[in-house]
Amino acid sequence: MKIATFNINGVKARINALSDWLKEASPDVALLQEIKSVDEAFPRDVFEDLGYNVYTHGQKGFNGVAIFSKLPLEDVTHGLPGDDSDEQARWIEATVVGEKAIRVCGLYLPNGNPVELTEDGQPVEGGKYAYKLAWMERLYKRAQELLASEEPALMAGDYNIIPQAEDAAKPDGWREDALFRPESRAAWRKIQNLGFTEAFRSRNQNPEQYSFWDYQAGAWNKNNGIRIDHFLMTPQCADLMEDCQIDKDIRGREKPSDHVPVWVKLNA
DNA sequence: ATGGCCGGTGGAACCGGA
Repeated sequence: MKIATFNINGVKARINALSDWLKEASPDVALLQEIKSVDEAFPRDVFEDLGYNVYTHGQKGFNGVAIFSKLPLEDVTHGLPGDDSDEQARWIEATVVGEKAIRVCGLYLPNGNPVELTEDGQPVEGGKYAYKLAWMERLYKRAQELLASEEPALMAGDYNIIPQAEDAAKPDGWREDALFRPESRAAWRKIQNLGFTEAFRSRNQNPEQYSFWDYQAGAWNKNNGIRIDHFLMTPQCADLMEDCQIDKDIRGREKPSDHVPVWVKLNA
């Protein structure tokens, strides 16, 4: 079973690029972020015609996540538990039924910029950085539940987290950014250290492995990238992993997203 | 080049992204 994550940066603008990649890469499951579409306007027919069951959790203008699956899905839910007042569409999950059943969670973790801190270094309440860290605390709780289930499960998507300096071409430029600040990385490690396997780095320790290149300042041509799209897997899921790759070439195509797909292959 | 964007909204500039 091949499961991919891809921040598409707007489904309307990405119909051709997304369709071409789906045909070539042929993932069984695609977890998509930043669909930037309400559910009613999502061009589901295009992707159903490619053989996918389509589930969306959309929002007007921004955010929005989706699951495409060639295999049947069960128990599809959306919205990250822990804050009923949160109306941002950033979380969707489902059970994929292949040879084995896998619980897959697709997420679009808040960016968190601008970073606003009080004089004693606490995130300003109501600010975007506070929202990011609070969202990660909710993610921590959901992650604990997934582990407790002792089932194969994964959480994949745009985490907006640069885990280590080697995951950025120019780490010094990111020190004060919400993607790389100590509080963000600590929250990421706290989740991973519950017992999750980060799929990509468990198999590939090479430098210059990125999943995002800014549209600005020729970042792609200079390979000035960052790695912020990740898979975290429960032990039962990690045991099934056969491969994990970044589809870097997609960034050089016509009218690309600023992110590229990352995928895992599971024995499932 | 000491430079450099893109998508959505709404129907012009502005917001959000990372």
